[in-house]
Amino acid sequence: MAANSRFAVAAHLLAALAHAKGGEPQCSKYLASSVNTNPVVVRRIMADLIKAGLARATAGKHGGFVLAQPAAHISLWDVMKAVDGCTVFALNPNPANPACPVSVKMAKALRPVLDQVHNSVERSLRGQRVQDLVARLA
Amino acid sequence: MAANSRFAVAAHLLAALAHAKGGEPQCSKYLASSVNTNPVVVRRIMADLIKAGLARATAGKHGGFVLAQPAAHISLWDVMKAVDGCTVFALNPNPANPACPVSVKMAKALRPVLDQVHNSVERSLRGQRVQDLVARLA
DNA sequence: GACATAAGTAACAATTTTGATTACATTTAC
DNA sequence: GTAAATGTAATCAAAATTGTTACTTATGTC
Repeated sequence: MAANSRFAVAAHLLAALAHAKGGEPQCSKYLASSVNTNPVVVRRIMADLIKAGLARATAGKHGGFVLAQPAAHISLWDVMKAVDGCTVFALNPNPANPACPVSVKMAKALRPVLDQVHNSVERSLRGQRVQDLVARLA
Repeated sequence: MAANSRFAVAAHLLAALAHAKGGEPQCSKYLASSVNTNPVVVRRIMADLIKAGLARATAGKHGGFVLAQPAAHISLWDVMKAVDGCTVFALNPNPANPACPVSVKMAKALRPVLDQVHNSVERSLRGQRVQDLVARLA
């Protein structure tokens, strides 16, 4: 195991924003209670979503987070890219053994595998939007 | 980030076995040098592959690991299932907040997303075999 | 049968990642 | 000016992963 929940949390946060009445800004304290974690953790993930242009923040009283795009425009692939650097699998982090012919060629041989998985995930997530998620909250 | 390299290492190991001249057993010491890790780590991953019926081990002198099936029959999805429990993404591990209507419904709303990604990855990896990997080592 | 070599596995240590928390500067509405 | 909010650095704690040692069991060779 090692499966990442950052993506699920980010999707949760955006869905919560989309679900908010009148698109009112939601503060990190409320969002943290919804995800059951600490407000700082929420702000960190929101920072990634903001960098990616999916959300906006306003500081100060009555501030908080809002979507930067309509929920129907934000695909879950956008979310994935924003928070996970889009790496599903990784190559072996250890350096290749130069004395082993299999070892030196392995990274290159595996590349197409990782790329194909990457493309699959992208195609799948591009077809799913934050809006769809919100619809299932009803 | 958090991406798992267990899958890549397992694929490496099986490809190394398939690549071995005459299908001779390969010992964990050699395999470890190819992956650049410790023999025990190799044996642990091999244990998963053996449980899944993808490889076999023989103890004793001249022992080691061999494929239990032709490389052309072993899909990378088989490998993934064997070593990673097939979880690509995970839900938020924290319990839902019962006071928050969004929180309580989120796991159910996300389920189809995770399932679809799972299916995508499965379809993609089923089409790739250990044999294909070996071919790219040439 | 003795010996050398290899897997299986438990126990433990070291390292890396992740998540949570505290603290404080900055921003903004009232 | 004050209260409430984000942004972010620093620190801490917990968990997961990886590496290592050590020992038991199995097996081929002499």
